[in-house]
Amino acid sequence: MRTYRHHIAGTETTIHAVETQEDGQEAVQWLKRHNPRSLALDTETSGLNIYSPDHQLRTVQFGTGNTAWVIPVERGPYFQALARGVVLKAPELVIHNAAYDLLVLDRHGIAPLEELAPKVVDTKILAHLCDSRQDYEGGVGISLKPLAAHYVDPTAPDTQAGLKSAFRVYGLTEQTGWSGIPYEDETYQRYAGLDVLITFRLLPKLNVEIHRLAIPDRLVEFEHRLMAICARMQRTGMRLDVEYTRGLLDRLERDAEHHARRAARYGVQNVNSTSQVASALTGMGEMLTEVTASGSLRVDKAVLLDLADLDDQWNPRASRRPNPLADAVLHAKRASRWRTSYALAMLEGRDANDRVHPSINTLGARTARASVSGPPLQQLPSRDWTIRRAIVAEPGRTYFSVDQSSVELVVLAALSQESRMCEAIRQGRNLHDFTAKLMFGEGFTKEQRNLAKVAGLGTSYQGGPQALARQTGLPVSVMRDTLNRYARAYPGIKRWAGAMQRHALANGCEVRTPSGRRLVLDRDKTFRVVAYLCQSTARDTMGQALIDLEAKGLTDYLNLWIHDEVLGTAPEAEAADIAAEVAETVRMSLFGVPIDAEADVYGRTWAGGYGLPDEWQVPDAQGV
DNA sequence: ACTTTCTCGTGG
DNA sequence: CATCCCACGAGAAAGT
Repeated sequence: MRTYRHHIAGTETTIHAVETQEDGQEAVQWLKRHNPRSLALDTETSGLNIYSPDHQLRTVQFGTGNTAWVIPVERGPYFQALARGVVLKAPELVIHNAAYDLLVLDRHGIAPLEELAPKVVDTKILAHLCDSRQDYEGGVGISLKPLAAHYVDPTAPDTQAGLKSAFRVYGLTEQTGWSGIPYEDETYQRYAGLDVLITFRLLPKLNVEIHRLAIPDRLVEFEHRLMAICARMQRTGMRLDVEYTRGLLDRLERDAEHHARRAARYGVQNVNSTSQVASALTGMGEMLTEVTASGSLRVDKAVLLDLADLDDQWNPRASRRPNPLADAVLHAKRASRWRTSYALAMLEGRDANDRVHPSINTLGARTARASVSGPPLQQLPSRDWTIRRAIVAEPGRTYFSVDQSSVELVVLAALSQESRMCEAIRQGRNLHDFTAKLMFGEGFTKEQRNLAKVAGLGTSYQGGPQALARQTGLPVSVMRDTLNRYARAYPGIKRWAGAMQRHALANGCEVRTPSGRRLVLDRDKTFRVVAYLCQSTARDTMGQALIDLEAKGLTDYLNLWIHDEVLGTAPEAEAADIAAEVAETVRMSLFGVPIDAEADVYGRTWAGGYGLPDEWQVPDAQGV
């Protein structure tokens, strides 16, 4: 056994790296002797994609604030059984970012997620509830390193960074190091143990902070349940139609090459080079007026669509002579991006059974909105069915979706208690129609209805005429008029927004959401209070729905959480009923304002909800 | 050669 | 006085 000493916050700690079965017995004896009520837990693995076919669990570490034990689970059944005994018997497990380690232990047969989740305290959740800002946003941060530096010991080493330099000694990179570094390496063993010691010591500090800030216990409980529910969704994953996705990859590649050749005729060798595109366009006589934050000429989609004479749906506008280079760059970039970010990412991320397991970070954003990565399935193109067609249901099953209706606007109404808006929603009126009538009178046009919609979302984000004009492609004067009309239609919103901003300033730039969540504002951006409160509260309503769905046994049908939407699969015969039941559970009332939800049954593929043509339907033989 | 920053595009 | 919010991730360019 290798034993290391390490000073943390002025006290000496011990890290034991178990190497033999006799060492393992010492760990067991230590547990019997100390019988700790609570154990911190961590794992080291071969990589972050838990479900990739070659993923391996290397070590399981546990311990208290003074003693850590590193178990080399990769060394066989004895050590696996040892780890299993420890995690199953511990009354409480303290883990930083528990969803990851719980799924690792579950995937590698150490202990089921369902068994461990109820006794987990996740320090990442506690940290987010204390201060949801990242370190680079002016907060403490959410990952272990900045939290350790702030709460435990400013001199605590960055274990991730330290390991990366250890990798180099073996000629390994950041990609290969996690699987390739030998267990015997001192840095590896030390750092594995150190994270346990730090996590254990972090817990009481965060608990003091939770109490000091009066974060409600029920919110802590709520987030832990949500974490476990989403970890189950990650474990379930979603099935990939590999044959279709390979074909898609080829089509996108050909498409990208074709348009890249078009661009090359105008001297652009690399369509992704903004400077090349900008200088070629300038050389063609185009006047580029917009600049980026650092002063270079902006050649983003909005600029290029304008030059290519296309509207934001890529339809011809007939307002000028289309620039062929702008058109080629738009098409080439889109095809190559869709190829790598979506088609390739899904193919490379799949498991041995052709399923992808996107990771759901339940507290991904500063507002507590969830984020999804690996692959980023929250962000698949939605105006076009081609990417979503890659995701298919198991044979005999069908995709369904339930989404909240205009939830951010409904939340805006509920929080501001804007009387006309609340009343319209209570009466079940179509909110955009109702708003358009208030803004433009009885005979409003389709365009004016769209303006009402844009103004609503713009207002909840606190957007100005410039920003909305850029987003819609309409003149600034039109957007100014639109926002004025919206403000007159709903005077209660501006009143509430002003009050919230003053309230935040008087309270050290922080506000609380109805769930008791603390949101900290940047001093020079207090106007964001409206967006934060709406976004965060909307998120919490869906979070509550997920917990209610869990109580009804319905989360087993769910695959993904996409902000105001949940996506699931169910046997064909029951899908409509299950989707309706999910929708009924998602419906709720917020301060007397109803949040409605709508259920949709998509069919054999996710693309069923996005205009999938018949000829691309999943054949019946698929996967049988 | 490696890391960080910038720019861009996708979603809600 | 007026302000577009929150993410993930690819690829180029700048920095070390």
